[in-house]
Amino acid sequence: MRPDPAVLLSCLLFRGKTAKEMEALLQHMSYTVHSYPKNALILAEGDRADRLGIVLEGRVEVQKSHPTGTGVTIAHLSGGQTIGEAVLFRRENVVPATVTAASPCTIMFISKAELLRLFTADTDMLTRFIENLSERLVLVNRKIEILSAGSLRRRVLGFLLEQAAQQKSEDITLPFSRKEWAEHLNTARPSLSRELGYLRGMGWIEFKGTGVTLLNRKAMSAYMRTEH
Amino acid sequence: MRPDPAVLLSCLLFRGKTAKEMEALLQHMSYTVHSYPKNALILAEGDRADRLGIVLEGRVEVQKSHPTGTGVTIAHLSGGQTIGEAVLFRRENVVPATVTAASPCTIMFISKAELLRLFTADTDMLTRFIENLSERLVLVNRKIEILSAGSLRRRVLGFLLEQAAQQKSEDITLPFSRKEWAEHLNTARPSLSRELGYLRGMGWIEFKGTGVTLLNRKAMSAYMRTEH
DNA sequence: AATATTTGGTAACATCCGTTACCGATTATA
DNA sequence: TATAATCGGTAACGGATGTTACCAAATATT
Repeated sequence: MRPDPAVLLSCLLFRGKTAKEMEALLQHMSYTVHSYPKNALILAEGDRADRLGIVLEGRVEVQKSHPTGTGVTIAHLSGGQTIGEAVLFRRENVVPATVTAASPCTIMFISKAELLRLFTADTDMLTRFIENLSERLVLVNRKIEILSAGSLRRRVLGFLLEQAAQQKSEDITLPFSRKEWAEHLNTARPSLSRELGYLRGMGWIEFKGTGVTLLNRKAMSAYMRTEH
Repeated sequence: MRPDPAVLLSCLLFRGKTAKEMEALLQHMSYTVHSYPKNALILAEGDRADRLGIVLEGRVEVQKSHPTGTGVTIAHLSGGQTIGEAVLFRRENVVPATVTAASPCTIMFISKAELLRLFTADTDMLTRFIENLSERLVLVNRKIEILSAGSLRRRVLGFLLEQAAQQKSEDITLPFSRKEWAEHLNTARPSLSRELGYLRGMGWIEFKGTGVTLLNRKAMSAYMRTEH
């Protein structure tokens, strides 16, 4: 089965390539493509990771199994996103999470050896790959910052300000539901609701559904600058 | 000034090389070496990161400046450790922290372009570099796990069990002081002390200074498996 | 459309834990 | 050695937040 070049071009690894270059590349690299029905297990926690996955079609779910039995969803991946790039080059290259098909999907696999070959032949791809890892690193570092920001109020404000900066607007559309948001901030949903209510009472924000409007960014930043 | 090959061999980038290979490599790569007096500023937050630093001598301190003025030390680096490897390949390659000389020190710099050249010439080095990034990534992911473990008790237990597994012993030697430990767990020092006292009262642990002994790993693991 | 399910806001309650203060022990500095 | 500074344990207090329960609104399912 042949992967769709258009999807691959949206993959960070191949960013910057022309459709033509991508076609040519596909001819000269070795890979496999695999289809999965909905809910199929793609990678199990503990599996050895020796190849990179690229989602071609469908949606993929990454879950971290919790000792208590309830799994926590870490990420949803769709077309162009990669699987296992963070563990591929580790010495102890064991998959730390379970990957399943959230919908019927097809995935392209490239072996580690082939990747290395591609990297030495194409410095751009190498740069893209490292770039991707670095980006991920700052992302999780940011998450750590949020988690260690202190009180729930600081965590919420920090997150909102970050989103505003990212979306370059005072009108933010959140990427998740209240429940997921609470999880992201490592708090309980009612606690988050209470906090949002408080912030609305202060006249700092307005919100409805997944939309939040920052009414007083100055005050919010000032609060973040206070010691506690 | 010539760097000491012995120190470089302890650097992850060059791991696995013989002294002879290292010597030869030094002859054929371009780099600069710079000395700093104690407390000198090596990199300022916001600087552009376009080269990799390797600590040759002395100790280096990495601090994250907090809006309130007080800086938080993120890491101490010494011989063989690298500076800036995580941001070097980012699109927005701006140094996110301040790097200063904790003692008089000398640092070797390799430009990004030269690094790329080395990578294509030497796949081992490339693998080492990516390996390093990946390792860092799982490290911070582990930190996130600890931070989001829930109650302080769960965070402390989780950390202790992890350390025990890592040190393969019930007698753990902690890598930091109480103050630093509390910071790592994102809590206040008295809170940590209180919790340790409680765990001792339960007969689960014993501790003195930086040493902790797990007396009842089974109970501790069982507690971690409970829902709350 | 009718029903079931999920989502989100709210309130009451209990408790975890951050804060402050104090003191002895340990370690740096004179 | 004497003094200062830091580290670490403990206790009291209060506020922040997790927990539970309930209800209305939105959404999915039949």
